[in-house]
Amino acid sequence: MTNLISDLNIQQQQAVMSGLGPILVLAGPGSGKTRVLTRRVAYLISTMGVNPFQILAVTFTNKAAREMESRVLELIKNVPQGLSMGTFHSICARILRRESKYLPIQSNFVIFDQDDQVRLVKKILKDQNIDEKRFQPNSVHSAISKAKNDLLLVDSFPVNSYRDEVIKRVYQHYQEALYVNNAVDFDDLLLWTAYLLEEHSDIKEKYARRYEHVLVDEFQDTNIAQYEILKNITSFHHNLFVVGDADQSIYRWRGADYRNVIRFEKDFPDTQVILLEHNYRSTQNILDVATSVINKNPYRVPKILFTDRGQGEKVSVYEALNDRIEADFIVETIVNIVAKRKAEAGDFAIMYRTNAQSRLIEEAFLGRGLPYRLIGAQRFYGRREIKDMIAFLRLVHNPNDEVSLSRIINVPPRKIGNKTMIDLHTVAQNAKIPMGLLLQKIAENPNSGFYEVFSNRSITALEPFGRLLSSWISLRDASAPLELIDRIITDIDFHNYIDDGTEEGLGKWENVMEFRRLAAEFKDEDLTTFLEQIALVSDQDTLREDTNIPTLLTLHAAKGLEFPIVMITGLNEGTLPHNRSFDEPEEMMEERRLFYVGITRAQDQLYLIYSQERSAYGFSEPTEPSRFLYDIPAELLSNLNRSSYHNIGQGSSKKSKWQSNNKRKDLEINKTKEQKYLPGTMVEHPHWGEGLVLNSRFDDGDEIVDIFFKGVGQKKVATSLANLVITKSNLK
DNA sequence: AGTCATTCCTTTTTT
DNA sequence: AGGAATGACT
Repeated sequence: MTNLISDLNIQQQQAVMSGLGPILVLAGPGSGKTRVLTRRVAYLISTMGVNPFQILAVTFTNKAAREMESRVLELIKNVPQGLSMGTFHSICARILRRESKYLPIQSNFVIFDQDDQVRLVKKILKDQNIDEKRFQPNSVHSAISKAKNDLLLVDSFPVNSYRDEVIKRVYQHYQEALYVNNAVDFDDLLLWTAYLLEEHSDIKEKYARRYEHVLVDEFQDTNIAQYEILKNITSFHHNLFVVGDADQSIYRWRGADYRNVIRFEKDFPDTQVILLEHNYRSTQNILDVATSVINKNPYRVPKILFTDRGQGEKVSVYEALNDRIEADFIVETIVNIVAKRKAEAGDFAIMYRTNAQSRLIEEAFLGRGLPYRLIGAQRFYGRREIKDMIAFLRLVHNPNDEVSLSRIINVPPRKIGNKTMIDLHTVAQNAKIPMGLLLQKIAENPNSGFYEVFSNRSITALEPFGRLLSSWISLRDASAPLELIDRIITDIDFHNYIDDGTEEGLGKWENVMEFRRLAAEFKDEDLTTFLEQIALVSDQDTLREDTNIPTLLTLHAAKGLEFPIVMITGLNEGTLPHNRSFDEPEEMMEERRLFYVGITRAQDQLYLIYSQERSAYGFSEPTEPSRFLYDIPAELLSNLNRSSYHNIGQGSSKKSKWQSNNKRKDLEINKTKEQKYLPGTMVEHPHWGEGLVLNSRFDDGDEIVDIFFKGVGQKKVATSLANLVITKSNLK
């Protein structure tokens, strides 16, 4: 037993060995929370004698689940069987397949990804003659998704405006379409599971009794549906062990609510709270930078991050002329450091706010002929040729799936156009059978009088495809996914169709081959498992650590990871923070947390990079450095523009913005005594009423304050102009 | 039905 | 700038 805890600190040990009941571990970045979770599972099995079958561990990615499982195996000699591990979505999918008889869908349902979901919304908008300009498919879909994450079914969807009314109508049709296609979307996985547990006491009892211990990682990013599932699934044993950090909550837009962390203590009054603050990842300088950034967020429980790794190097700041030079600087810097053998290529991670930013960086790498690794499974599976392959498989797996059917019925072109599709749809509807089945019937007996509505031309086009589909379906249950894929590729001569001899065509074919390689790993699994896994892959799941090359990833994808050297790029107003967060304080707070997550990924060195100009939509425009940079004390930073990097860009002679900002910063530090409106101060404004000071700085001798007014939002106020009255001072 | 040109839209973030 | 969607033409 000692080997399970002997290398842990007191708080970690306390967490691992804590008793029964609800336990909330508030874990700062790099504080070893994954370790604690793993040890806790091992401890429960080996010391407390808990049957692995009765343990459920929810992780944020499937990769994390696999890793945790294999570490538990290492820790315990006798191999534990029956552990339930995975993401909320994959665990729910498993439950739903098992309990499908209670649902309006069958157990071989397909899981629609984002793309399919929006596509379906779009189709419904068209069918319903709703103006796509006023009701953009994306925003309608996200409204539906949001409702689902809040556990609102169609009937309870609140209507306060005409817009709501329209969305409700689309929601209704959308949901019906899912049933017809025997499909669920991501949100349904959670929604249906929550519903089953809530409405069917026997199911709730079954799972609540089974899962004696439930452990949850990244608890700050759970949404209402997930929280309800947890409450019900632990309702028998009450052993809920959650780990999270409200400062690292970055999925608000997906319905996640970091306030679940606070709610937890309220809902479970006997909760034991354990705080992990000791950081084992970063140098103190990096932690101090992180703290200075996150401290500007209001309404949070302050944490003190400390390490015994020493002060470390200062955090580097670089101002590039534009985003292209930014990318060059990144690659150049990596090349130099690797050449000096101070680090290996694989030590570097480059992080950015939006996927679009990766392009220039990729080009910089390619220009030098250097390899890199791009994280982003969505992007791979989103490629047209891959989506087509998946659509073929889905159709074979579930012939009811009309979304997939209409996607590929004419791929490659086989003379089935709009007209034929409409006919097919009408006949299928009249016969009350799915189009997939109708196709097979046509193949069986093309001359049946039943099909006379079709023109000869249609029938001759449809019949061969129906035969193909039938032959694939007969292959389905007996063979591995790879065999089916190869058969489809051959039957439709996909290679010839995809690879048209151009470079682009070759690239596409290589993607197909990559997909094939991926499928080869599922040789012992059935098609259902394969399709489910690729529907629920997270970006991180594709991360392979076996090659020693730099990693490119979004800040969101960086969650939970760590790298010796981290470069955060695009630290400009409008990019980070993203301009869509400007008029919503909650969003702005999340941008800050996102930056915080990025900073705290770094172990040894951190680079903060921004540009004077950035290009968007093809045009280059001047941009300001990110407001977050102003929150970092100058003494923690080292400015690279002043020293050895004059050769990059021509900005050396010019006074950099950053230098002037630093001066401003110094000014602010010197004038601290005169600063009247410290963050946390409550003030009264003649027009907007009472507000909370978020931050304050000096500009040209005037104190500029960001204030959050209740019911009004965040406002920037110059104190010399506004008549502010301090109602509650924050001075100690 | 398929091909080509033009327009239009995009950029948050992802299970 | 680049890719997708629409529309005219063959």
